[in-house]
Amino acid sequence: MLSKKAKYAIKALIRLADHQGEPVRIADLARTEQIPPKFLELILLGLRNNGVLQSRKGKGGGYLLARDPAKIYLGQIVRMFDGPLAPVPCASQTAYVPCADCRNEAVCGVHLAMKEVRDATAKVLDGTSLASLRRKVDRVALLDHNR
Amino acid sequence: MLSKKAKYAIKALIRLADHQGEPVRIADLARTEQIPPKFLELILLGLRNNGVLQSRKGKGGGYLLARDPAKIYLGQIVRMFDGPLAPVPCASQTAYVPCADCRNEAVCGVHLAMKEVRDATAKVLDGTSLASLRRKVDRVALLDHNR
DNA sequence: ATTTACCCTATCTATCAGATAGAGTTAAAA
DNA sequence: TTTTAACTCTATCTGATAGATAGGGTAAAT
Repeated sequence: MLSKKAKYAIKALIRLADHQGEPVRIADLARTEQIPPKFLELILLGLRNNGVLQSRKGKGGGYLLARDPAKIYLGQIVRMFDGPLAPVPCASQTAYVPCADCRNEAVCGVHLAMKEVRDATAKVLDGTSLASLRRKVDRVALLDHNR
Repeated sequence: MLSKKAKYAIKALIRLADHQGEPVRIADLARTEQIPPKFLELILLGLRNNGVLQSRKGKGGGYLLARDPAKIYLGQIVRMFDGPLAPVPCASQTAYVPCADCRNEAVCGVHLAMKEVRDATAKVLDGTSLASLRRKVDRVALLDHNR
């Protein structure tokens, strides 16, 4: 399950990618994306402290992307809030932890199957940037509009 | 995250697939797979009530697969204990629920990306049966032994 | 009749997701 | 220089749920 934090983070980032260069206020973001403002505050702070966003204080301030949206991948965002992508720690690439109850991991069916799930998930999320996601949405929106 | 229930269920099912036709006692299964016995009892009961296992009471009793291991897919097991595979309800095929905070799902980036994750996960889990998983494990075990 | 083993419901506990509160700090603008 | 808009940070609350345990009930084989 994707946490609300990760979900809200992605929604906010997509929106910020539409305002490149322009700071956007927490309050505005919260309103347009239907996110509890104080909760969003926490999320954006996390993104900032992880180098994904930068902020400007004071009047006229707000948040903006810290780098090119083509270089911001969903994999990083999801891991930041929800931890490793793998369904079990022993199948994680970025945060491997062996199972206490596993005699031989190499021949463990759970390990084998979940590694495949992890790889499939990582392929999608580490292969999707804010920029590519935006392009996809635009493409769908066009089709949606033409029907 | 895969719950312990789903993980234990898969481990137990793999073991049961090795004993086709022969009932296996909860206590034996619990010992060999390092699972708390009473917890495993609950899990096996669930599998039975969902038609995956059958049971025999009394002396010489135990649990056994209710059907061909080639017809038991991990997707069913995981959904049974952990709910839909999709990271968000709006991306679920088997348990679709729209998001309250979503104006237009067709052009929602989160929806789009998570649908891809769901599809990738479902492809793996609905494509893996107990029988095919066992074959894979055997293949790996052979390699592991030959090194 | 007795033993073995599954059947079922209730309950406990710790953790955590989701959310809120409020005082503090910075920087731009008046 | 004062004001004010906005981000910064820590603490806390609450309800839900995962993981696990307890214990009496029921069926079948010997």
